[in-house]
Amino acid sequence: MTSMEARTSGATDPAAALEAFGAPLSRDFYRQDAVQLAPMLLNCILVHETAEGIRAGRITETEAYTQDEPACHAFRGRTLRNAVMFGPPGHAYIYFTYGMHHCMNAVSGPEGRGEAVLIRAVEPLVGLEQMLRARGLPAPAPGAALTPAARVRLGRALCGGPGRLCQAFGLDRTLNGDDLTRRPRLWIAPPGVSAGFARPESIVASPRIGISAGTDLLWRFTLRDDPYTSR
DNA sequence: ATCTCGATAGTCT
DNA sequence: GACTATCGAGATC
Repeated sequence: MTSMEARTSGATDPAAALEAFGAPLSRDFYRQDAVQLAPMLLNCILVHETAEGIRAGRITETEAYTQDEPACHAFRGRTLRNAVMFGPPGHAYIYFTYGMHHCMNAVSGPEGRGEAVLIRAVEPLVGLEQMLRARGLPAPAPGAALTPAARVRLGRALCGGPGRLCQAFGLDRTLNGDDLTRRPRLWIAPPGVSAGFARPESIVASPRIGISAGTDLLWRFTLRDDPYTSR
């Protein structure tokens, strides 16, 4: 199986899926500022390894949050909830909100600074069956050919939004603080060879979603012409 | 396509 | 007691 096949077939064979991905991104990679890191994470691969199997997706939408501005949980200083944001970079900051949803961030910047990158959407690549079950969505009719448009609709229904992708990937507070630079369980691989890191001309910057302050900052990052966004 | 609204519980004032 | 880095359903255009 080629790396492309492993990434697009939705195969649940863990060994084949993992072989397709590079080693986890390094601690140094995460140490850069959130606003620089956020676009660098586009096209990278979010991976969750559990006993049930592998779930993976290509990151398509991110947002930067830093302690300098009030939309960030770290703005008012360190608390029990936001503590991992102030810890070393390269860890997962996963919090619970609206009484029913989780959001997943990658902690960035030097230790002691409260900042992180919110992962808002991915294109699901591996473990689609598990994701469907986790999201409580019906599986597409067996044997039905999945048109490109239908594939995108499915991908967005599964992982188009921070709450959706956490539910699809099975991410909750028990994974808060998990080291993203080590396997298992939750980690991020560099982009696949065909995609590569997003080139500057393909990156779109826009205001962050769902906040009331800091809407003047263009700290939401998506890929030009990529349909796998949250809205 | 775009809108409004309600759900629901943890966090902080 | 107010607010929330959201989502889905239902109404309306």
